[in-house]
Amino acid sequence: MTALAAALSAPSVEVAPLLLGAVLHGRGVAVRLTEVEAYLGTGEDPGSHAHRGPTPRTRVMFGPPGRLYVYLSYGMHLCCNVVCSPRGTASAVLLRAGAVVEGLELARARRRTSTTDADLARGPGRLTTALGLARSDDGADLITGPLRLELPDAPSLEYGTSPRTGVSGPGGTEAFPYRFWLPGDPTVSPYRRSPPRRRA
DNA sequence: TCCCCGATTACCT
DNA sequence: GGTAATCGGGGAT
Repeated sequence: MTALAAALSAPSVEVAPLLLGAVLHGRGVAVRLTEVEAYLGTGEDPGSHAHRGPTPRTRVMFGPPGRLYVYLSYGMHLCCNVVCSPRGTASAVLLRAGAVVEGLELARARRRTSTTDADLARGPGRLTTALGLARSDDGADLITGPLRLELPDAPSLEYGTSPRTGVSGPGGTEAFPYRFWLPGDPTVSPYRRSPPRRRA
């Protein structure tokens, strides 16, 4: 097993801070991760897609670590996660934001609406778009490539934590402080409390 | 089958 | 700062 595969075999809450500063190589664009969120498995995390057990959509989360879990959000955006923990246990790290470190021109072309380079991969949907990922990349193996993940030489010593963005209900509270980010980085997406649940 | 609503973004004021 | 856009998952019927 590679060092990367071993590192990703831990639960996502342990892996998430290690991914800060890691570089994800997508299609012609690479992003240095600055903000991530951890999600746990069945029965332990009400904010997780895997909370109620495996479904066709979430099957990758229950597979081996080091795979990419890609899903459609709000009918219009793709979000991507790095699957953690051994096969049979669902946990994953949602990649929320990063800085483009390779393929700047290609990232700009993919993200025409961005006004600054810091906005190119600021937000999970934007990050996925900048990298050129597609739904067909769901399940892609980040250890054998061509999409691949590079951990930093040394883990970040300082990072912020907070409740997760955009998670409504109990999963979005202080009980789950599973959002991790690099302090002061301009590419960290704006913190947005989960929207109040609409009443009937 | 039906139907609500989400791990969001972009554009408007 | 407010909100329209947009569609598939999965619990409910």
